[in-house]
Amino acid sequence: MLKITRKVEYALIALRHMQEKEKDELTNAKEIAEQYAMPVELLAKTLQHLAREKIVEAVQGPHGGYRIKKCLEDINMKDFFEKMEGPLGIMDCYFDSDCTLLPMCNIRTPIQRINESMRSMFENMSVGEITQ
Amino acid sequence: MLKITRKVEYALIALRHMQEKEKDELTNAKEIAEQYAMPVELLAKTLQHLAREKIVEAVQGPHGGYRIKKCLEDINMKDFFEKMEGPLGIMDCYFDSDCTLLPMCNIRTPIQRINESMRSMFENMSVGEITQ
DNA sequence: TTAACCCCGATCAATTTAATCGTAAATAGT
DNA sequence: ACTATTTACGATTAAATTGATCGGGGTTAA
Repeated sequence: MLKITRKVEYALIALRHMQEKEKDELTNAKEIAEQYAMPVELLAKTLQHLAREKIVEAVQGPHGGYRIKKCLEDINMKDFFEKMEGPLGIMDCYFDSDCTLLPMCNIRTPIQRINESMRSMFENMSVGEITQ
Repeated sequence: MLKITRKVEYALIALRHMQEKEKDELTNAKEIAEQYAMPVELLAKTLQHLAREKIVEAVQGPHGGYRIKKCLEDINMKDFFEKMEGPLGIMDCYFDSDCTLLPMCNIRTPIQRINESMRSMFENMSVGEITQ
C-alpha cells in the first residue's frame, strides 16, 4: 500500500539516467526505454510531461532528445510527485470535499495531521537526492 | 497519490467510534455503518479483520458486536497498515523481486531509503493518536 | 524530402479496490 | 426448541484506477 505509480517510477529512472551523462548531452526516449525495458510510448509520455513541467528540455528532430534543465536538487519530492500525479495525501478529503462521509467523519483532523507529516517529509527530500 | 484504502479508513473511523464509548460496551456493525454512511457488508468485513488481528473482540449473537481489545496506543501505524493492507512501501521492489526492470533498475537504493523514511514515520505514530 | 525524433489526445487492457451476495454459525429471548 | 439478531467468511460482481497502445500530428538535420 501507499505505492507510487509507474509513471513516477519511470520519470525517476529516466532522470537518473540522464544525470549520469554530460551536462548538455541529449538522450532519446527509445534509448531509455530499451535500457530499462519500459514501454516506449509510456516513457515518452512521461518525458513529455517532465518537459511541460520544465524539468527537462526537449529537442526535436533527428538526433533530438531530452536533457535535464532544472537543477534536481532544487525540486523537492512533494512538488515532483504532485506535478506528476496530482495531490499528495493519504485521503482525498485533504483536498476536495465531495466525500459522502465528510459531514460525519470523525477522523478528519488526525488525517490532516498525517498528511502534513507526509507532505513535509517529502518536502524535505530533493529529487536530486534520489537520482544522486 | 499515496492514498490509503477505504478499508483502512473504515477501520480507523470504527475504532475511533468505539473508543468514544465505555470500556466494555459493544457496538455492532450496523450502528457504525449507518452513522457514517458506509456499506454494512464491507465495514463488517473490516471489523472481522480487526477481530482476527485481535485489535477488537467480537461477541456473537443478538446484542453482540465489537469492542476494543488491544490498547490502541500500543499499535503503531506501520503495523496497523500492514495488518490491514499488506506491505507498506512506495514500490514493490522493497519486498519482492519479480519486477521485470529490477536487474537494470538504477534507483533501487534511493527507493529503499524513501521506504525506510516512510515506514519509520508511521512506526512513530500510534493508532491511538489518530483515534484520540 | 525523408527519416528520426518529439507531441498529444483517445482508446483499450489490466489491475486493483470496492461492494455485494449467499451461506454458516453463534446466542439471547421467548 | 424456535426465531430474530448478530458475527464469519469465501465467492462473485462492479467500479475505479492505472498501464499500455494507437493514430495522427509537428519539427528539423542530413
